[in-house]
Amino acid sequence: MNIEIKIKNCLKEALESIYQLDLSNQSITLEPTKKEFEGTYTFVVFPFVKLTKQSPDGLAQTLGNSLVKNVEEIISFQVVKGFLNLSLSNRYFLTSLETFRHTENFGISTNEKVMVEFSSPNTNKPLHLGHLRNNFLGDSICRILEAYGYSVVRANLINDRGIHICKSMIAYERWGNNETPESSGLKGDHLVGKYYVWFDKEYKKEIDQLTQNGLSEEEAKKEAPIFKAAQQMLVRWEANDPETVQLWKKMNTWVYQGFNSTYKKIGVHFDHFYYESNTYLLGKDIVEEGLQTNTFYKKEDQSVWIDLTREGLDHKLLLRGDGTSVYITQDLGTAELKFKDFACSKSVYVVGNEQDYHFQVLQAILKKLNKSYADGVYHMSYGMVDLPSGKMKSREGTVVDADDLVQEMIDTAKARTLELGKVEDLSEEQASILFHQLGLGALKYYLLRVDPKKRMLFNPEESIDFQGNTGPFIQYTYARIASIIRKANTMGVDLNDSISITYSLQVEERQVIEELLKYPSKLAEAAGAYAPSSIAAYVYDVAKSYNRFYAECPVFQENKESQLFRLQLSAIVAKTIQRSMLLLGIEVPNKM
RNA sequence: GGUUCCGUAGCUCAGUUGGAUAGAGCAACUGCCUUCUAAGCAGUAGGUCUUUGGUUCGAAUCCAAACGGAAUCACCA
Repeated sequence: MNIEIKIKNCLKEALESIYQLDLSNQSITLEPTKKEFEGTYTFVVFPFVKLTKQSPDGLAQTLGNSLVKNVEEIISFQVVKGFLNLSLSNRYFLTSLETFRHTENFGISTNEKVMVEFSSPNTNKPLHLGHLRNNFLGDSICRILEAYGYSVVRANLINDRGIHICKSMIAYERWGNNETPESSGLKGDHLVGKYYVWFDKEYKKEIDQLTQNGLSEEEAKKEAPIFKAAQQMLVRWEANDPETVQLWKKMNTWVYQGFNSTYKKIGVHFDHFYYESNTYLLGKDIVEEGLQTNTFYKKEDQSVWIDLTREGLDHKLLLRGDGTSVYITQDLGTAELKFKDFACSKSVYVVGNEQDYHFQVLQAILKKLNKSYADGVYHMSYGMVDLPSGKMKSREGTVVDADDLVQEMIDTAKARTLELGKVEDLSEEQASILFHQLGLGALKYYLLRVDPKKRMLFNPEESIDFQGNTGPFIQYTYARIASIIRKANTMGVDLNDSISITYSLQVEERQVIEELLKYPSKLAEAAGAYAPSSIAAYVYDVAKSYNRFYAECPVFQENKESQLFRLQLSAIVAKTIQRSMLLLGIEVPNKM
């Protein structure tokens, strides 16, 4: 049985039998003991002081005595100002560690399927820093859910149609001069993005011109010739005009080549792609369904709406008067399609928090329609990545490009490694793998350690750190252990021996074990809260506690029992670091 | 204006259902490489947890109000 539950049960029993209390409805909580005090678990007695009519310290004493008597794992307790701090035995830590070492699956057993939709790029421009946060979060949450026991479908809904796509197409048609990725040497997505920016530049010029001629800014935005040309192109695209479709296909192909190379570089992959060009007409049958059950209503102009005022939301348009669909219509259709395709019990959408309202509406509508999958819809809402200058805007070119940033990180990793003179015995290929691992590790960790919900600031002037609470710090800890293990192997030490349960632990050793044993609950927490950040915080703590141990406790030494234990402990730490970093999509090197 | 989210050290961030003296990293300063990798370890300094009220044994955390910031409230996606 779980030790925490055991202690809680025992506390409850003691309180009930000694003081004749009825605590059946009350839950006992146990907390980790603060670092400055001795002990592993702390029980706060204040809530029971009134009930038992005891003094805080007296109550703590009584309970402590009872625990020591009844729970064999507890060897002693200390009472500090009404806090009952419990110390556990060496034997407990060592047997738990042995169990931990042999456990492979820390999740739950379930056959539930989860779909995670993430990335979902527009095909008119390259990925930027904001997309990286999305991709890393999505990838990490997939890994966490898989480790926890779900089977996961990674989906990418590609935004490959709409007026914004036509903007790049118009600009290319006018000024492209048949430029191709090959002829320009540009990555496909960057080439297309160049024309997207070009469009906007011309568009702005036209707006300026028109406003000087006396039009209001709003009128000018609608009347600008180049904008009208884009609109007309969208109409031609929807009418399947061969020339337009051909251009669209050509440019999309370029973009996908670019995206694929970026995905490969950042180590992200997908099981299934949805394309908006295939799904944008979906959802109309759901509208029909809603009308028939009177969940939706029709206005005089034939537009279809739903009343969500009771849900605390507003009335929402679902179908225009002319019968064409809007964003929410498509999303309703796509939700249905996803469920038909994969029958997942949960459907996670990794989408920015600017769409919070949209997803509230989506879920509310699905619930009103009594869709079985409505409750499983979860919007994993994350904050924007802001620059010191404010929000990133692709159109204005004020973005941190994903490919550039990744390359910059790899270059920094290389420079840093050379500076430290650590590549002598690496082959060129090993070195380049290492720089990639370190650069990407620093970047992923940087973006994932922050609570997803919060918006975060990225300052391009200050490079991302490689010291302190960073990916490379944790990777370094792993590499150090790998080096120790290599030495042990050459000495012929067998690390698979069972751990001695009579070994007497030093403080640093015990603290490392305490950290390790938190892994299962941290995994559960991260899976439940969709929070890679809690894994990042956890693995940092593990690395820190190990580094403290590393500084204080020499591994190779005279005392063979101690040497073997420290080697075993190191190996388990390495495995846990590797496992945890993998949950973040970060690889760990054997040397650095 | 309505709704939602946010406000913690100079900077970037932790802080689980209310608990002890509010924690890390960066930047600054001081020690520690002839023994397993110093991308490390140990330490110093840095705080009115935006403000004010309330709830209680106890509040960064819960409630209310104010101030500041962001997003959203489109027949855009």
